[in-house]
Amino acid sequence: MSQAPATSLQDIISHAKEYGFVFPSSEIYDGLQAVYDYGQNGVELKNNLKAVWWKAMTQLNDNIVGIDASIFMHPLTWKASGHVDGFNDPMIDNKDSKKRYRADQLLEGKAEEYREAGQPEKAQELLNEMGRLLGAEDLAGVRDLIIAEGIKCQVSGTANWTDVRQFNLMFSTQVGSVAEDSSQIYLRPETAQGIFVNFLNVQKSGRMKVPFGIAQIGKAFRNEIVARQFTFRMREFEQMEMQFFVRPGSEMEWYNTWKEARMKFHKAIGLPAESLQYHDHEKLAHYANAAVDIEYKFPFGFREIEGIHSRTDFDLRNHQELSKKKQQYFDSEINQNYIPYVVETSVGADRLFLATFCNAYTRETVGEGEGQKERVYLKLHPALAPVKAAVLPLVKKDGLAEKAQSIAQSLKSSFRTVYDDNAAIGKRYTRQDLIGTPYCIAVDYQTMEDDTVTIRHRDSMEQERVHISELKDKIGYEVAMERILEVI
RNA sequence: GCGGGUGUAGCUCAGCUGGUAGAGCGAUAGCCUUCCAAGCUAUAGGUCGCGAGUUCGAACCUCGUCGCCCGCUCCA
Repeated sequence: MSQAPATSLQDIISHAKEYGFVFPSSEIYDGLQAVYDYGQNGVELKNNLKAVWWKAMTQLNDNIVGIDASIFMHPLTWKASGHVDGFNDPMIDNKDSKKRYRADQLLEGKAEEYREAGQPEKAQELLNEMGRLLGAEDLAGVRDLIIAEGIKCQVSGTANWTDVRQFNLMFSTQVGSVAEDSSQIYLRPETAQGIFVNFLNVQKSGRMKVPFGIAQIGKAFRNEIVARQFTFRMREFEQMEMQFFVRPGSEMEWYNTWKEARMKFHKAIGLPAESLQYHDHEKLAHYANAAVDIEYKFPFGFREIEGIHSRTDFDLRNHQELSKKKQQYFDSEINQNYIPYVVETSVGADRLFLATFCNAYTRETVGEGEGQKERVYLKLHPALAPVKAAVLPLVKKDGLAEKAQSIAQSLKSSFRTVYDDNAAIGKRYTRQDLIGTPYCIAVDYQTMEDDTVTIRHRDSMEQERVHISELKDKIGYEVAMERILEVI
């Protein structure tokens, strides 16, 4: 057995499409950029990943509960979170160098020059004018101002600028069926805010005591400037987030605890240690005082699959300010009221799916000499595989098919089982390998005599003979979610 | 958004200096078969990404457009 050439992202994309895991969205209309659909096998794998995450959070931890908040939220939510102001950037391109700049940063740079040149009044005047134009959303005015100030591109040295365009990372839509009565709202760019606005509801109705966590799985939407690398960066994506509310001052302790715990999770679902790494953030987001990514080694390099952030009390404090509703918790242990600090774990469901899929994709050269050939299979953890077992009659005749069908029927209520009698058995084994089915049950002539079958293991291709009555327990044990949860 | 590359069957690709489409694999049905994509027979599947233009004639040339890939820009 030797290792075949390195897997490219193209191999992954082709395999995902061919075997029903991921399809380009609206493909018959040439697709829609950065949007993908999960197919019949992909949805099973993704659901399994979501289920194991959900259980790892809400079942393994007494102090973590889940919610499912809406995608639509009150517009002030995004004011409080900083998304409205912080991610509404005016961009401008230089036509000669093709470099893109943030228009506000160009003007701020110019103001800085004035200040250094001993003209602070002029600097302030410029900043005021910029603020006025941006506030009025007068983008043409911003461009005029840049040209009037003689600002040039550092690369090309020219002032050959495009129009100023607004890049809002949030998608907006209208609520209200009648246009004149409608108001603009956003599709949430992160699920976290649904948790923050429900902090007190959950705390009070669940009699939760700090420290405690709220978990949520849900879709989020971002109008990314560029979207690439398959399902790694999509405009519509799914997050699995848990916000952990802690006593101020204890956040770093919890931050480190979750940093460890989350890495353990990724290893438990089968991602190898050598393909995972931490990446500490140098530049912290506006709300965080510590941040680390867990990165997975994709075919295109180490990239973030999960972020762990110490968010301080930024979000709750801002919600308290805008909503005028106290977001405080009374800690009876220390007899104090405070706004809890938050440690966030946020993993992309689609990224975890892609990491799992890339990791499972295995190409091996098997056999010797003339019999040598390439074998492709998905080495998925049995608990994650879309199909747990396939029941295959060796041949279709002599009652083997009927026998196999009744075995498949008897297993269906325990785990996802398929029956296949099409073509030669070798081909059927391969078909199951390609979608990662861990166990194939073959019904042969001996089965007709003594009710035993063979279980063929996907990774080793080895077979063992067991009695039909043992199948449910034996395979059921291996494919149970518990096999992952117990090692987290 | 810019630059470069690219688009032919489900997948991988061929298709000459323009003459109205092919292969392998896969799929489906049947035959055959006592265990790893076996064999045989048959079948289905493509307005060559889309739209214009040039031409007697365009998968091929020109322009536009859309998607994808690589790089840059952005990324809470």
